[in-house]
Amino acid sequence: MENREIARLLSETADLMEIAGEDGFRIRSYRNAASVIEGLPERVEAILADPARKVTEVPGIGKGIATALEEIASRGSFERRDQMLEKYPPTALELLKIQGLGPKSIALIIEHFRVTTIDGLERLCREEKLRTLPRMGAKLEEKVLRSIAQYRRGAGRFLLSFAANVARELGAVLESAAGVSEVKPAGSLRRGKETVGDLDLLVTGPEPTPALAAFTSHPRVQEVLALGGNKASARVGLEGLQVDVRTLPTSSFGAAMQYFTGSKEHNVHLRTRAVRMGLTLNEYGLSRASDGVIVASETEEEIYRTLGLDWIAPELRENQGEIEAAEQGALPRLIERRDIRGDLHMHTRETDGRATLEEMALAAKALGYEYIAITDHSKSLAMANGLNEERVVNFARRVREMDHAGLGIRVFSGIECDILRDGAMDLADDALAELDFVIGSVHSYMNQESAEMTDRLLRAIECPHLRALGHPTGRVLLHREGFPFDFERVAEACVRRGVGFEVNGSPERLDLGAQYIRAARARGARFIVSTDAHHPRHLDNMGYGVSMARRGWLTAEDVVNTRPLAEFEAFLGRRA
DNA sequence: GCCGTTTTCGGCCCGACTGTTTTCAGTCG
Repeated sequence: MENREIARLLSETADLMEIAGEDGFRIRSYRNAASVIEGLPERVEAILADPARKVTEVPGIGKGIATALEEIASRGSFERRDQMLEKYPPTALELLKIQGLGPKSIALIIEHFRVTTIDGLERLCREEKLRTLPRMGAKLEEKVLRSIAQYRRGAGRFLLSFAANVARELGAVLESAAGVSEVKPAGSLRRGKETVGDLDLLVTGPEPTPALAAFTSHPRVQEVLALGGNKASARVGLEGLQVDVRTLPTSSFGAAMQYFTGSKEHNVHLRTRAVRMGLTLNEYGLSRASDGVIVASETEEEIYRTLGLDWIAPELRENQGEIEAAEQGALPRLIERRDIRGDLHMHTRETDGRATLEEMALAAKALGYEYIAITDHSKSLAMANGLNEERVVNFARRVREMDHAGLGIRVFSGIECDILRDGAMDLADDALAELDFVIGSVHSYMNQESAEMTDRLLRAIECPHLRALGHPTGRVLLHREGFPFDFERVAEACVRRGVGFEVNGSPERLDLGAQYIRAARARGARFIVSTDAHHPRHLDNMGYGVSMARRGWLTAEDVVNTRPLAEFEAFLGRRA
């Protein structure tokens, strides 16, 4: 079983335990273990199978969870989960997704009405029965009905790029309010997470409170969820993205940025550390437990420093080893947007892009790049008018001519060549040999079994012209899971053959994801970060790719397209 | 259930807002 699946079993069990009213600290242990396992660069089953290893060496996993993991490995479930499922059906988990209802209320509803489904809950609200329970009233019924509608719209999460745009728009509104000096996004947007559940905006200034009303009365606001003296929440736009705005004094802005950037797991770990040091940490600052005197609050750096840690980049704050690394001064020097010297994946009008070769090259030059590769599609993508062998030869010649015309940016001829169903490349070897840079991508038969897909990729990696695997898992965020394959074997083959993994910066892909990047890096893989642009303005998506690379702990050294032109050419010339 | 340079027992992160209350529990982040 994959780590993600194991993590899901643990975390669902924690949810059910919460409904059952079990000890909160025990529940937290299960949640923590789930999060640790999800972020583990190697498979839990591999650790369990190795007699020289102990799964309890993983921080957050003790004897109890180790027993559960062994049970999961042998039979796919574990005792406490089975007990919980005897008590509550799995549909009860869905009820936790309804905003306004927590575990206590859900337990009460199940106990009183034997209702365990969303449909049943909706009926209770419509028939005005929810209000017969203690501490529940008409307003809650209305709120639950709205939440159910929101849930059914499937509007749970949003693309990072979407949230970034809303943040820009509302940030400008807040910033123009009197008494406001600064507005900054925090939360998962600041961490660069590929999808975000809600948007957190922090506001500071001499008199920031009136900005909250300016926000909730903005025409884009559909529904005000809360409005107080320090915070306001609302659903924004037809999509219903929840936006939380917090106001804070300038003196505690650093503490607030730290606090609201999260992740929750990172903060819990940090606050536990603070308590051990006789300190307490909240959104207003780090203070001494003994007398409440604030010892750090203005900047994040001083808060981390006072806790004995190097400053941790937001992209790493997932409680996946970054705090330990910061303690030992062992955090990686993460890649930055300005390290990128070229974009290696883009399309033009030759296939399904919107601009010409020259337009793409000039747009890339305007971004300050030293070089690019134009990588249009290959022939099996007929819908995109993919290039056949004959057109490839002609295309390579045209790129060479253009390159010699003195554009002021080096342009390499490339291709995003389809990896066919059986792992063969879509173009003949001698055509691929004409090109400077070959990316291989899967665009078809993505429902193959894991073993079949693994063989397919392994065969493609043996192609002597292949330089990188494009969008390696094929995921489309919020739309399609990545296809299954044995990632470790593929990563090992890529390392052996000198084939890089793409970190695709297209906002709807962001593929590879952080966990795979870390797993591949641990095996010594190289990477390219590129945009897959189909229009000159898509070249701006590089920042999203870099965020994802940072979430995967990559340094500039790990990424081929940070190399100066001469070194990059050496990489192209190399044959594994 | 996990963890330990004060601890193998006894801790375990913190604050704002809402609704239904008649002083606060539940939810959320």
